[in-house]
Amino acid sequence: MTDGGRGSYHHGALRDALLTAAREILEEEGLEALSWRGIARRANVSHQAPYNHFADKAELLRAVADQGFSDLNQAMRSRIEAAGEGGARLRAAGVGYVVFAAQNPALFHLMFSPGLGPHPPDLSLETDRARAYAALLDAVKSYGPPPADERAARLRSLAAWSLAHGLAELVILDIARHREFGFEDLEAFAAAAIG
Amino acid sequence: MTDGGRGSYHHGALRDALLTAAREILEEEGLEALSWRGIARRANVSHQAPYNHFADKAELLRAVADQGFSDLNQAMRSRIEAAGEGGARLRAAGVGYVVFAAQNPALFHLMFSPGLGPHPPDLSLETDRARAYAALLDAVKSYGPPPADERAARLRSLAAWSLAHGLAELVILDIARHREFGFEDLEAFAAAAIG
DNA sequence: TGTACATCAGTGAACGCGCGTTCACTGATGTAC
DNA sequence: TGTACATCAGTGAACGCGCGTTCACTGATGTAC
Repeated sequence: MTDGGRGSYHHGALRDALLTAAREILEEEGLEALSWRGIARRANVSHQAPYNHFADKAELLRAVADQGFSDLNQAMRSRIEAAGEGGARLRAAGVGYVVFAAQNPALFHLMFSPGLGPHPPDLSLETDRARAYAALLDAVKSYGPPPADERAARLRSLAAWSLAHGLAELVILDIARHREFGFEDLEAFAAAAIG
Repeated sequence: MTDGGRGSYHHGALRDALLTAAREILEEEGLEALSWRGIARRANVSHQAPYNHFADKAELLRAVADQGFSDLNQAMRSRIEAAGEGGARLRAAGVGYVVFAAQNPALFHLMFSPGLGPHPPDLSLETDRARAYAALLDAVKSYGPPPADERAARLRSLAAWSLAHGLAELVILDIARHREFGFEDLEAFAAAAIG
């Protein structure tokens, strides 16, 4: 590890810098504008340099998506912990999901792009996804009457995920506008819609 | 209007042929592969010809999305009519939404692409969207206890839309797999998850 | 403590490709007289 | 019924662009002796 690369030939932390650059581009210009060359350009590096860290574009994008799932998971977990018991936990998980999506719309779309990884999904990507899903699932467990059987429990979790995911999409697309529903902020709106 | 264009210099129905070609490409190769030149190629026409019918790529894609919303609306309406009363109508609307998405995944993604039209959305596009939304809304009205007020009613509709939309996305992405839940077909699965 | 050398992490030029769009043009069609 | 002519709906060549990737190369770093 070097001094961090200030002026040195070797960057020292190019991998992280590339991921950061990618997320900046996503935030500022959207998913369509996210190109290999553009990422390298923003990281102040030749467009060949990233090949020392990623085999190809798909691998780079997968790493960005991974980071996104990790962040989404964290956003939900922290909200769930801050919530009380029962239904509040489930609502907190859903609100965390929706707020994360609203704050990172292009990243969210990248995370759920078809064909990012191989289908059925690559295991490492699946793992991060699974963690985020597990956060929702945990919250569902502590809510409502005990389900009749295993399948009913899984269906209820899926419905909860679907509701959060759909609301997230509709918010990102500016179809669901919280002000039009008389809500000052997105959080209260999401909580009301989910509740 | 000509004979339909068989061999003639003038195609006669190029606009429709382009929309059809676009939907074929969406179905076979996905949204990413949908290009102006590719559409013209598939319609057996020079890549300049479409300019007689569409000002630019965005306008063409908007027309394809329009058609999609019209079809989605129709798919939901016919299912709602075939359903009985009360909750069955709402479930039918949701199932129609999810099945349409599963059968037209790339078209569905195009329809809900950010930046397809201007944001806030173009009015003609909004109209078709609004019609599809209205189908869901009608079904929601006939279900459950009467809402406390106007806002509660709108929130309930939004929740229904979110649930259907989210499930549609998770099905398209192959995250929600009906066989893994022990369902033979997608319809019963969607009905169970929504119900 | 020096030095030889393998490895790591960059550079810069070049590749072929498909894209959306523009231009100048032409054959087919419909209409006014 | 013919004909002149505007308009419509195509063709084909060319534009500049950014893309992902490959190639040959080089400066910096770490390590064995």
